[in-house]
Amino acid sequence: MKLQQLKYLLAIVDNGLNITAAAERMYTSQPGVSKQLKLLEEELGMQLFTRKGKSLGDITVGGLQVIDRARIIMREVDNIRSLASDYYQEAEGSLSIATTHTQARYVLPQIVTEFRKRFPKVSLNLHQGTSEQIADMVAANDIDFAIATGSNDLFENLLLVPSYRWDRSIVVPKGHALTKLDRKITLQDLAEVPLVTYVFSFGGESSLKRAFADEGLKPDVVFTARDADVIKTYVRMGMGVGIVASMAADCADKEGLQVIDAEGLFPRSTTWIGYRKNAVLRRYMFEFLQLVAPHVSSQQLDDIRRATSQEDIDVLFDASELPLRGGCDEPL
Amino acid sequence: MKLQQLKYLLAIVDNGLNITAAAERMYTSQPGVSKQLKLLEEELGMQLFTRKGKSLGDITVGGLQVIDRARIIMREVDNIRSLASDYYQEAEGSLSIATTHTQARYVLPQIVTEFRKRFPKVSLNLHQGTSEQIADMVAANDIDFAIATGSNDLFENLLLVPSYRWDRSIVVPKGHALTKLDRKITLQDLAEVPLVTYVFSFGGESSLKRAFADEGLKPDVVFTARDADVIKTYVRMGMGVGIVASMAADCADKEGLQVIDAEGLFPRSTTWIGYRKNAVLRRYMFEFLQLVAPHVSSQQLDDIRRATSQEDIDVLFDASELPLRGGCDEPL
DNA sequence: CGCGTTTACGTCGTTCGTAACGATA
DNA sequence: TATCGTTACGAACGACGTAAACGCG
Repeated sequence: MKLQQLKYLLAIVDNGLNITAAAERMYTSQPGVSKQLKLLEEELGMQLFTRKGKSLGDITVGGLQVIDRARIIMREVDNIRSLASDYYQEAEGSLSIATTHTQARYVLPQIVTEFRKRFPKVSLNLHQGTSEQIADMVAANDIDFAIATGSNDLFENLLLVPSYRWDRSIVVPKGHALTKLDRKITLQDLAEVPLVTYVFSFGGESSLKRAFADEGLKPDVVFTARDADVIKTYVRMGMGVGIVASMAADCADKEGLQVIDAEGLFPRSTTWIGYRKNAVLRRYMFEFLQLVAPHVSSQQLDDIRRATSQEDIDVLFDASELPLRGGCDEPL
Repeated sequence: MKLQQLKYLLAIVDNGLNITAAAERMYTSQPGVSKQLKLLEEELGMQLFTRKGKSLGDITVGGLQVIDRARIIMREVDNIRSLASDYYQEAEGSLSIATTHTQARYVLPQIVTEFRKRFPKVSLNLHQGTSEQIADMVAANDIDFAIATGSNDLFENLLLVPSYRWDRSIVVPKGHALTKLDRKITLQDLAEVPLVTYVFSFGGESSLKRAFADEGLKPDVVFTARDADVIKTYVRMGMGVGIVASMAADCADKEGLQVIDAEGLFPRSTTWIGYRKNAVLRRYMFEFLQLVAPHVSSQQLDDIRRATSQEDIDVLFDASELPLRGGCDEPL
């Protein structure tokens, strides 16, 4: 058994059981991959795939188990490489982050700036998507960190470090009637106007709907979008009243909009940063994590380093002590 | 990075950082091992060992981490081989068991007989020792199953399946005064005679001392031995009253000894069978496990197969439902 | 006939073992 | 000088790529 055989095996699986595609992905010849697969099957004395004529048909039952093990092995090989790189090239490497628009646009810029100052030689890759897409990217294995809000159940193969909490804010065109209230705004007020807000993804934003439902109200959501910039644009056009993350809202006054504080109206959201279980993080990755979650003490960072299950991490943090993010472009 | 390099690396570590010894163990030449180590260090760009002149001095900090990962990798490689063997040679292989004298002498014979009937081509290796020695053997990695009583904390890297419970019995020469009591024997009775019993190992047998202490009594232990046969021999010589596992005691009448039931006098002991976490068990191994722990249903066996932590197993069994072993050579 | 896999074969790089050398206590 | 690790070198092996054959739709 050779590491390369296992690598080829996984490449075949990850390319839809197409040996040709796998070979291309591995920058090698197709017969080579074919042969190594054959040798592996011969050595193990078992079929890993069923054959349809000459093509691969399906993964066999035993094949599935072998593939699982092979993944563990290749993961640990990567880990060894990571470890080693940390010793001779502390400050070089790459960092891939998958996150949502709100984080990418309103939170990460300052963090990335600071990070680049410290690690100018680390190349950064930012991948943007919905929670579901982020989960897919994580599964596809080339992501170091995922940063998202809620929807914890989509990310069971990650360890999630809670990073900060945020409230929603209400955004209206300048001079809107809601800005003239002489009292704090209520859900009832909001239920009476057309709303513009985020699309409802699985885990996360339905908390907004529930907040209304809990008071027996039905919001009139006339438009949803995936990103705050789009929402604000439509609010500016007079399509309705916007509800967005506070981080995104506080820049609004520069754009002909006015922000109304909505603290307390909706449940607070918690944004976390997650990384794959069993992954060895490079030193610069830990520093990045600490930039995203600055409340983490060095002691806690050590504990995180040793954590193997979500519980290990959960006991370290008290939700009420997480920093609260508001303001756009405003450093914590 | 090659699997063989990792294998050599572990061999070097497991042979006291002696490359020559490692090479012998791997049935290869010494320069080959030396060279592969060098290549590995070069590829990783880090020293795995410090050098004292030309000899290896110590493992470096980074080396330790690499070694840990390498162990995981080699373990999974073994697992893949195990899986594969199960597919084409279901009933061939080997099975190494580490256990104590009592199990080896009084419990395993019937189990092994039955097992050999079903798997005549599986070669069996029985390793005998104290709990501590068994723990060492498990750590040294060539053991499939450990079977022992108590001392769970010595075996944190194993998953333990509780198998059966047993009481202690009192063994005396035929006609001894204690056999003439017209009431049930008490700890008080035993505190007044010289006792012969097992050596007190860490976890296990001190429960005997505590049973006396709980009633404010101090037993007069005049002789201890590690195995019941020795104890019975000395009892036969009149050295004192024996306290042994019931499994060992019930054969005693064939040997000029008499057995007194001691149920309730001492706390019940639970014997478990354990295997390494993350190890893939061959089919015949599961059957062996089921012979040792016959109360395990096929449903529970499936759950055990999927278990990754001790808790997963603990929830499956209620201590009070475990079979109770008495009698020597008596099938369950 | 196109797509994808396997077979065949020549080339090249790697590993292995033997032998010689170097360093340490 | 005995022990242990490294260097050197030739032989054997194994992986790779090209070219060609094979099977299926």
